[in-house]
Amino acid sequence: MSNVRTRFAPSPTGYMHIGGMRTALFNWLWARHNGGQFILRIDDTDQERNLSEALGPILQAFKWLGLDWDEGPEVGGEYGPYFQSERNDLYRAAVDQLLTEGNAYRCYVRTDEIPSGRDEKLEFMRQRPSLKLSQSELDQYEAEGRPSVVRLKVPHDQIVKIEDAVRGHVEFDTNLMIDPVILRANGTPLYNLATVIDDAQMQITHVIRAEEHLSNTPIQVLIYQALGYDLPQFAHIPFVAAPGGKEKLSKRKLEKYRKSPQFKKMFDKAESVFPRIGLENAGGLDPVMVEYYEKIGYLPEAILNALARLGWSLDDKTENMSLDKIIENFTLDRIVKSAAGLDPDKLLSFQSHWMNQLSLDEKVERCSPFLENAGLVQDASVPEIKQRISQVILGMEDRLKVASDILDFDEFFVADDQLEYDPKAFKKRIQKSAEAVILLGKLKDQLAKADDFGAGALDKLLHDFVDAEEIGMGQIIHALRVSVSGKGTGIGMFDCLAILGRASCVRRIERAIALAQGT
RNA sequence: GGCCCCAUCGUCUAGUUAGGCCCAGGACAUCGGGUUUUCAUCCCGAAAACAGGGGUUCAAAUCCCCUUGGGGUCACCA
Repeated sequence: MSNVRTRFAPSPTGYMHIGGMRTALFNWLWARHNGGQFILRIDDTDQERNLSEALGPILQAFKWLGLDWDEGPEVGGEYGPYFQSERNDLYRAAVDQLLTEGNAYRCYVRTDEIPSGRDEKLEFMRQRPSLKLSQSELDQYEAEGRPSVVRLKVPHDQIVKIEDAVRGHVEFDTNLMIDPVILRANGTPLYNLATVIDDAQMQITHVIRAEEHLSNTPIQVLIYQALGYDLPQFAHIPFVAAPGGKEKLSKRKLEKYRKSPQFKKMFDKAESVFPRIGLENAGGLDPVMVEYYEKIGYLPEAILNALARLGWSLDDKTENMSLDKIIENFTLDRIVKSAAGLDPDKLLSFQSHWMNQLSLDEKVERCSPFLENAGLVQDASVPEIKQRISQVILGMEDRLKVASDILDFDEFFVADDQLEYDPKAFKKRIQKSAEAVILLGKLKDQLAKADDFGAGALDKLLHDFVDAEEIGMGQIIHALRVSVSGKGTGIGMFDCLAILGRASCVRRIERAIALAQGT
């Protein structure tokens, strides 16, 4: 394949859609696989909003995931400009060409003149009333400044055939098509025109986009042909569906997703994490946005891996793949045809895999900002604090999946007298058992005078204690865990004690006993 | 509704282009057992699918037709 050029053309909406990201990724992968170029072009034809504000998060998503672009905003390129709003001359020139060559015409029909029924509308528009206007009528319209749009003259009795890289052969009957508007009355181009001009002028070889674009592809093909351009290779990939369904993942259905069992845990996570790191209202973030995953502590490797596996596979068994491995193996013919639902569980499992590939220092680096933003540590770079974070992460082992999971282990970062006890665990393990309180008291005394407070020594101390008291480990360890950590579950008991240190353990046990006795 | 697309375990998928190697393989989730005298892991195991009906063929998940189901799209949006 010689010099492959692909592109992704987002419109600046203020956020990057996770499904759009997958489409962008496929384009990027195909370009990289072939040593070609990936172009970012901004479809900003309706310039309502503040562009930099609306574009920022989109570029940020690409940067976060490490998907670089060879041409586009910030980097320029020889086929620019890369903002559609700056390319009007190109569109006008193309429209003029279509007009003079008779492949398009000015249409003066007002929208209120078009019949409403589908068949009636098609029949009416196929007559092309504006082409039947006499010269004097035309002159009159011009004179009175009657608004007009430019429509593409769709040839009748023709079958438009498309050879799609993932769909195969698809055809459309032009007799069912209404001449599409390509230039608005205000002189700005419509998507179908702009995208063709841009793709052709930018020498795009492969148009890889979501399948919802399949139905306006025939219009584009007709424009390509009318303008004498070569057709690019089309590849209509399935869209990303909402978890547990086949419906296109959409920002408009957020409320529905909130109630979906598959989706719920992602919203729950947002609710538990975002407020703690100072993002009010979850920072306006939701799982449809790429930014959600960044802010909650997912790894780019995991998102990329999950997105790549959504609608594409290497073979019958490979699941975990680095970006390099994906680039090496990515081909269009292995793209799946049907829509695939985003699976939060599977995503989390990819995340877990990639988190485990990180060194301890890297994990510390990922988790520290969460502790700082939650106010649990002042400055994570202070050696003693960094040391403690490292120890906790080490103790967390596979419990650390998403970087923000560190917040679930805040017992290692709060002052002893600030430790909150989970009421349920406290009641079950300590309050309800008079024996537990007595045992805790005895154990505390032993801990207070232990020579060695390392995990290994504590392990032995506990076992000796249990033997001496002639009880089972289960009779003390749960009470101990709750009293020092406030929780019923957590990292390994001995690591937990060792990390907290003798003074904290003793104080916390004393406090728990006092609380249990109601003093 | 018209047009178009899609259809393998609950989910993501392999297998479909070149029919037999598939009474269908992997992963996630689920369930059971073992390890861990705590928690999480880990290990082992189980359950779980070719939407239905017709063809073609010695042979069909794979090819053809029909039905059903799901989805997308029908703008002077992109």
